[in-house]
Amino acid sequence: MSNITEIARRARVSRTTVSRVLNNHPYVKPDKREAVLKAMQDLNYVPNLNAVNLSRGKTNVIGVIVPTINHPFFSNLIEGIGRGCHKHHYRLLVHQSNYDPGHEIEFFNMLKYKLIDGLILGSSMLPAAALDELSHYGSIVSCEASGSRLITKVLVNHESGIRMAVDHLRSKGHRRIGLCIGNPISGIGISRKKAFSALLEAYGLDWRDDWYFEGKYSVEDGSAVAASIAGQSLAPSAMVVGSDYVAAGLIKEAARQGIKVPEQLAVIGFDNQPIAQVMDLTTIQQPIVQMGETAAAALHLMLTEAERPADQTLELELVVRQST
Amino acid sequence: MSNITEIARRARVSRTTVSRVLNNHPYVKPDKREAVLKAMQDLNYVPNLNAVNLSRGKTNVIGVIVPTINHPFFSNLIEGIGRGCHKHHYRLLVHQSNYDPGHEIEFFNMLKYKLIDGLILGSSMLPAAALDELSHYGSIVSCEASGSRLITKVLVNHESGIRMAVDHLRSKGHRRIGLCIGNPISGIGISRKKAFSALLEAYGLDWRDDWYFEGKYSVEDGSAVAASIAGQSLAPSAMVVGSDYVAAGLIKEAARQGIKVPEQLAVIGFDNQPIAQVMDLTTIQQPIVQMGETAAAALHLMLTEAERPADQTLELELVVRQST
DNA sequence: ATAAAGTATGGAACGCGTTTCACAGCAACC
DNA sequence: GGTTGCTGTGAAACGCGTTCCATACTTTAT
Repeated sequence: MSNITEIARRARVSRTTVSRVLNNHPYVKPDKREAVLKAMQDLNYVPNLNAVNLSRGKTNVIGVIVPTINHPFFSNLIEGIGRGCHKHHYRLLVHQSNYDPGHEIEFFNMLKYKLIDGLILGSSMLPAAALDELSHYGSIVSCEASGSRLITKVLVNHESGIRMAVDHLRSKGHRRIGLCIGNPISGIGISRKKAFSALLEAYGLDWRDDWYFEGKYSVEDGSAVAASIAGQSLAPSAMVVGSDYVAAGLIKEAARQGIKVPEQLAVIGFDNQPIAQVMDLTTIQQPIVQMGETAAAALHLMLTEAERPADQTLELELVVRQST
Repeated sequence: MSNITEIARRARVSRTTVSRVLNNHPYVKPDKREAVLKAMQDLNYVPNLNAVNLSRGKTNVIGVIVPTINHPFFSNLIEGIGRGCHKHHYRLLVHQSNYDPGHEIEFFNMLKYKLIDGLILGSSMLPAAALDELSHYGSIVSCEASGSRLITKVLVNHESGIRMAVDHLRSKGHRRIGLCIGNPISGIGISRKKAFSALLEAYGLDWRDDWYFEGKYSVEDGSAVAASIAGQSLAPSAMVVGSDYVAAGLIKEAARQGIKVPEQLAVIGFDNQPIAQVMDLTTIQQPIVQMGETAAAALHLMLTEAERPADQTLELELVVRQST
């Protein structure tokens, strides 16, 4: 495989000139430029990007950490990040952490090792202090709330989402409202729990601890929640569920148990995934793809302007269907 | 930022010895090894992986091309590939081609440029000849059928999937069976169409051209199909649908139109996604995650043993629910 | 005509770790 | 006692493009 030295020899110019042609620098006479291009053609030249990366000290690759790709929230997010990256000519290195901090740190090393120029966090288990520390090695954008003051955040307004859901249910007359979330110690989970508690208190709503469910991610998990509710002597009349999948499973199993939705149990989901549409699920639509794009754009800004853009919060939207 | 030269100076050894310590080569006396490790600690040394990559001529990164991440088939596939990669210590560069051949070729250059060691094709629009040509630049594994004889394939048996679906419907007495697929000119689409036609002929089933739909990917697309069927004077009594999402949309809209499923219209989907579960959809389960893992393992073999593993075909499974 | 400014090009250093080769020291083997 | 073979270490070349600096030739300005 040929390299610039060979090209230079063949075109009877210096390696510097070849490099200039390669990078479209001015100050190369047309005839020499021609000669270089011809030599590259003849020798079927392909530049070695590793050498370029080493030389330039950057790679045009940005990394993404998500717990799992195979969850609509994160695949939507990556879709958006991917679009944003492509627009700004970055490539995308994706890492599944499985919610394992060890895996996360392993990937953070890519930043230290200069294999990626920047990093977008889909969801992280690392404490704020660790993120602050790691942010010294490169630009980081987080898509979830985090105590870290050093990294830029692009978030959906979880408080507002929970408020929309609860307000909607209250407007329908509900006072016994349960909550079901995914990972309780991720940024999203923490935000949602906190927002929900605050509303419970502010509105003086009823509450029982067995109206709270956590670690629920899948349709099956939703079924389990329904089964549990069905067995309660005093059951909630409405559930706020952090994922459409879980909400769908909940509705499905509720139907099987003879619980009428929405008459006996109102259900509101999050994300407005396709599954919400077919299940006639009222849901809080989150602009996830847009969040990904925004995050990529923010990171691009940090990498090029070396300035830290302000945190951004994207707004949600209530989509009312038949489940409430 | 420190480099091995500084480490070497500080530990009073040669750069070679530092490299040996770094790579756990034998033949380094314990005291020197200690000294090097201490120097690395003191100077907060982080190796520059770009230099390593350049030097070694490989990157331990493998690329994946998919049309879009945000589709359950592909996010499942990437999930599996991600797991397989992690197991073998590869990192994963993901590229969304949007079914645009130009985008694909752009990414193939990563292989030429030596930025990735190998490539997994989720779905490609490139003709077999182009793939053959590109396969000279590095190892490629495809997850869909392709005319290319040079690249390794890890597939699900689409013929068998279509046959399962049709046989199941025939056993329920259906003779007017329609087909609905996604991209008709991708490998998957072609395989499915061909398999379906062959069965139509073999079984002597009825056929009308307006029982065939292509380019259907989403729940909305499924609704459109249902609407179209509702308007037909002679409608199919059963539909084989290449995606659970589309099938779910179809069922939903059919219900709205007063078409009874499965009595008036039986529907069978593909993938056994969560949405199939909540919609009580009979479906052909595809081992997509496993396919991803298998593809990653195959690529690993090609990269380490330099041998081309045999093509692999994974088997499908019929999951019977209420829609047939 | 001469200084100033721009155009054009090459040499050499740089970024940084890996690997080949040569060689020294030392133990085992016949 | 001499050969064989392993252990341990370093110098130097290598992989490859970018960039700083110096130099030389043209123009343009004065």
